[in-house]
Amino acid sequence: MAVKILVIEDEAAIREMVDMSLAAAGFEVFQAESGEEGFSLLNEHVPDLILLDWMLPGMSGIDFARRIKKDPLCSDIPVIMLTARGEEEDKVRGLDSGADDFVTKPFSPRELVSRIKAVLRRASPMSSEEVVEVDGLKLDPLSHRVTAHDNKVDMGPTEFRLLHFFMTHPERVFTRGQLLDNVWGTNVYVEERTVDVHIRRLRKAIAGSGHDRLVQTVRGAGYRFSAKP
Amino acid sequence: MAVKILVIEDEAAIREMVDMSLAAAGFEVFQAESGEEGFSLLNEHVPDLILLDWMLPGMSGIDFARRIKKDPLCSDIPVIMLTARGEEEDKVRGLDSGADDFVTKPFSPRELVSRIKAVLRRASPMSSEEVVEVDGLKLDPLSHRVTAHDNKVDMGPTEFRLLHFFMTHPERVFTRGQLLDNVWGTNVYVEERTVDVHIRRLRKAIAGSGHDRLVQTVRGAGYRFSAKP
DNA sequence: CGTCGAGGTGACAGTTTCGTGGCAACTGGT
DNA sequence: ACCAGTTGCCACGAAACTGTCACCTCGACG
Repeated sequence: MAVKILVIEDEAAIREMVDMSLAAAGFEVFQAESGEEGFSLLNEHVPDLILLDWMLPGMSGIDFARRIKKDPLCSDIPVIMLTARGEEEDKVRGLDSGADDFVTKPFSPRELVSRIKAVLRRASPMSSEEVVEVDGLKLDPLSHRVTAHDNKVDMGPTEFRLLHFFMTHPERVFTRGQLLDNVWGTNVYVEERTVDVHIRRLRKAIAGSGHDRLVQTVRGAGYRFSAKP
Repeated sequence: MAVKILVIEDEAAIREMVDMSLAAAGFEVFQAESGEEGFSLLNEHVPDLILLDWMLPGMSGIDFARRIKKDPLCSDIPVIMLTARGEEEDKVRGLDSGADDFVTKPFSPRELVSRIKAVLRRASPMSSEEVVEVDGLKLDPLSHRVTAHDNKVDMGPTEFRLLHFFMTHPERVFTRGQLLDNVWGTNVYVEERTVDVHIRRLRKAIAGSGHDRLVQTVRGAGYRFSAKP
């Protein structure tokens, strides 16, 4: 799942340089020369981040950022502004417009990539933080730990997410497809039988303390997490 | 390391004014417009103090404070409530909100800063000055020393800050990004893998006295400091 | 009892993640 | 200028994790 970045910059030289750097860093880049072109691209691909030049012909970067933030579909997309000079006033005005960070030209490819990563990791927080407990089996998302009557239980990341999903949705049958959507994520193609394998691994992980039987097979339908037999 | 303050306030004008004042006083400020945003910020930056508006869209300031105080990991963070002058003030003070202080709007920046410093002095032996000890490993922020069963432990400044952050927030997983934000600083752009290197150096430093195993790897998530295996 | 489909199980190879040593750049003191 | 300590980054290898497959077991049903 490649991270998509929309670059809006009118100078071809800079645009190419940025394109190269980001592509080399593993990002998927979409280029636009103007705000208008940026908007039409926005309709085709929703990017994970927008790199926006401060000075643009026609619609300025500020205008573009303001319009972005108004659109509920795009308002969560972080914006990094490219400015020519580190003018303090410009920065303040930019901040009001909703930009998440500023990079002043000239900049090194390394710095640009680094700051993009920094903005991206701030934009995506982690999931819920409530401790879940069923029948002595405790799962703590904050410490990312599972204990069975205070004994540590080891499992892989996928098993952890699977168990977390089960424990927050107990007593309910899920098909393999639903589990794939909720635990693996949409837009990923994985064989449904793979769910069986991870169910097996999860069962083995929590088996030690009589906590098997918690993950139940519903023949012909899917799986269920329940304390009742 | 700079004192971090989380400001939760929906009015942009007040938020900016507070931001300016606190930044001028040497604090590191994080802004949030709503309780929800505040919580997600809380996940990334653990602040030393929270400045909380009483009237918030959605989750009210009271709700937010209560939820904070319920979380054992955040319950030690002092909270200052911002209230409008008038009829609300008395009600708020009467409620069991868990706030450490109240500041009524309108207020002067000078007053706000001095109240913040007062609360920090009063409530912060936990946060930055007190000696922390876990399992015979003692860290003294004032004398900048770490001892393991009275034997001095040597490490670099970055390892010291990393260990201090870990010891004041044990039993919780932090992603590399969160560690970068909280130990290195928000406006620093460093590769996430660099965290691994300093984790290694920290482990090597405290390894001598059986105090490895304290810094634990959580595969796919980040690192955790815990006395439990 | 035999058949058949659904689910369980163990193994395996590709991929991802993490640990580790080394190195160049930088800093502050002499 | 030199030296010692620190820092960030890279490259390599080890270890863990993942998705699939082939094969086995189980249960329902005629």
